[in-house]
Amino acid sequence: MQRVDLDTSIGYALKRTATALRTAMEASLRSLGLSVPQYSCLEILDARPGISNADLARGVFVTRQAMHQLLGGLQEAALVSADGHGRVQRYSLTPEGKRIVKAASAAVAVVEEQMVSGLPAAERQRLLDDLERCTAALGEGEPATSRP
Amino acid sequence: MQRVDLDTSIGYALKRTATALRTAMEASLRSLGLSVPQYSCLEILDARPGISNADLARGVFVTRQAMHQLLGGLQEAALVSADGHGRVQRYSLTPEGKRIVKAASAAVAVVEEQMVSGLPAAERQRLLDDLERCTAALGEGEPATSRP
DNA sequence: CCCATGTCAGTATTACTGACATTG
DNA sequence: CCAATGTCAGTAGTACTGACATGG
Repeated sequence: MQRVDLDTSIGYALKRTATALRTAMEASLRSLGLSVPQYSCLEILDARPGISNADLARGVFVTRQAMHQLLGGLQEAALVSADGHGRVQRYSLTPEGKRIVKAASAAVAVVEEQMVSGLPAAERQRLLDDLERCTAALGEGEPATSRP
Repeated sequence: MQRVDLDTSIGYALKRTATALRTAMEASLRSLGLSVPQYSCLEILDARPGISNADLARGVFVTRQAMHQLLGGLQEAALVSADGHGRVQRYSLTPEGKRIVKAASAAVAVVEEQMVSGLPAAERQRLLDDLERCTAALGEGEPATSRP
């Protein structure tokens, strides 16, 4: 029976890298008053304005409820505005939200660049591809978006 | 000013992969009654018996306090035993703990294998190396282990 | 004396499950 | 009617900061 060896486990390496990245991002975003989940939400909102809460939740792999709460905070901070079309609320960035996300995105880009600074361009592309294949192989890690 | 592009961001890919892995691990470990943090703790304890709480905490990048709490739960479950040498407590797996970690490790190995199933062996090694270089480039993402 | 450690307490953030009304 | 959505509530799990005594 095969088992995990800490020194050669891609899973462990993945966890360490993701943790280090998250820590670095937290430090970088703190001055902008954003948490990592908030930043992620803003970034997606910037890329896909008018997206619904449910779609947003799926994009970040959390429940509608969790995203709902996150959006509440961002609306209080006036970074996000809602626009109800029928039952579905469509969310977008406010002008202030756009300013913040631009600054945050730049800050995060610096961190990401630092992270991959030891890898040549071709290697970066391969890493990206590999990660996506890994994600796909795990079969759409959707976290039960409240489906009974 | 450079900023993040969701489609080519290694950071986002990393997060998605790590999330998918964690979700798959949670599902796999649930039947053994272990959470992912608990499993991680047991795995390290198995590899380095007699390790102290503080060293354990550093190994998983959490605070001493968080690890202390985690160990408390594992001791209650009788998977871990403490052995005080002077002031420092040294932790090891109980026989039951060894049984559980072996089963958990095998279960996690299956998940990891599924994750990298699309990658040839050479590519896996390269991915591992790349991840470690990324971690190193972020400069030891230590989360302020209570250092004032 | 200093630094690291173990430990007790309190708190915050995040995300989950349950439940229910509503819309298309 | 059914599936998806938004939303209100409650809860859990994890980790953090603060504080303090102790040991080497």
